[in-house]
Amino acid sequence: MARYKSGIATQERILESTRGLLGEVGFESTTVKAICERAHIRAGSFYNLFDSKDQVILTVVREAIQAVDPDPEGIGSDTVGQLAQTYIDFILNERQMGRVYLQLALTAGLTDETLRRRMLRHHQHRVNRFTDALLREHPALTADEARTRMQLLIAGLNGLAYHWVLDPEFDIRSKADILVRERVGIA
Amino acid sequence: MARYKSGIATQERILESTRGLLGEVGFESTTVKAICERAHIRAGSFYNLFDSKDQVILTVVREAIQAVDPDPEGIGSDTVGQLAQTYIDFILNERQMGRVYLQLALTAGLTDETLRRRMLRHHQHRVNRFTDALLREHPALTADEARTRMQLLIAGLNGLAYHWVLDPEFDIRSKADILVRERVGIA
DNA sequence: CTGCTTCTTGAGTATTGACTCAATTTTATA
DNA sequence: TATAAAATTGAGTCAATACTCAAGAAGCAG
Repeated sequence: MARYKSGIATQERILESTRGLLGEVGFESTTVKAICERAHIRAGSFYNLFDSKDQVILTVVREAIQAVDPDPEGIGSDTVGQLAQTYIDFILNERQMGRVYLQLALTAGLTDETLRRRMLRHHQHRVNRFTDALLREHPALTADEARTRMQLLIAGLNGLAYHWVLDPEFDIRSKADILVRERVGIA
Repeated sequence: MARYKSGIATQERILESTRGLLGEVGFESTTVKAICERAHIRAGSFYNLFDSKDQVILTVVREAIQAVDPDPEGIGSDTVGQLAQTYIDFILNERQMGRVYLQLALTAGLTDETLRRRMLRHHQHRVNRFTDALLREHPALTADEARTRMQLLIAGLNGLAYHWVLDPEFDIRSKADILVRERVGIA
């Protein structure tokens, strides 16, 4: 769509605006007008580069999901601790995107069944990666036992992230470390 | 405001509509028009009974928070297991309200600082109740240790609820039991 | 520098949102 | 059953929404 330099730059400014707005004011208040004002462009430019508001939002949403699950094709040499660390880093460092990610299952999924399925697939894939990692560290575990443990770990991490969104003072990192140690056994 | 029987009935139908919509389609799509259609009334009746859309939504939101923390003045004779059970029952039996509750911290809190503070207070209160219950069961624990455990338990429960919203097949109850047993010690 | 593409703008449209109000009907009660 | 309060309606207002389009400005290859 964008071919000239300025077009590409504008596209990026629009995405950056959208990321910021979704994280700061939520889906409901992320309007085309707000996106354009933040990006210092008029609505016409927006629609020269994107087909619709939903398209931009979906682009950002995809980014958020990917950020939680980088290298989905990776052979998987990570440890459970590293996977958990990556998630907590994402939540702490990219707060806006973290909020978008957490909101997804609860809100976006309500009106858009496709998005709900995408989130569900992502979640199951995530459980699988954690489970594979745990089995690499503890080959003696049964697959079921490992899976249950990782479901509980991921639920715990999501719950901690949820808590942290409410209360930025909350020390999510040390709590996450406790969870990992419990679920993996002291490494 | 409402005095006659029919007014009270209408008020309840509006609240019921709002509860349903918030749970099924989320905050964004819960419009006055949708509420009125579902309640089989015109907008004028709505505004005869409520001052604004926000007022109804806030009413339902308060209900959702209260449902998770019934009897806030209670002397506190519950066990940790009972408190956890109450939450899981709420999530499973009142699915719509459960969704509203989970959405609150992530979405409503973004644009309304008052609501965010209310949720935060509620959350801290909840941690306190769980902690008190645990200390009653295990007086030997330090307050800090008990508190950390209960923060992790509540994070876990919220995470499980979050997972269940995505995937209704997920067996949240048995997983919650595991968490309680771990955090309390086998009762 | 020419000519074609892309970008940007500004002034729109159509729709939907929350909310209002005068007029009418319904309800409870004295 | 007369009456005042309350409930309901339907036809509105006004602002904000997503989105469009013709025309001019800017970018770039030959």
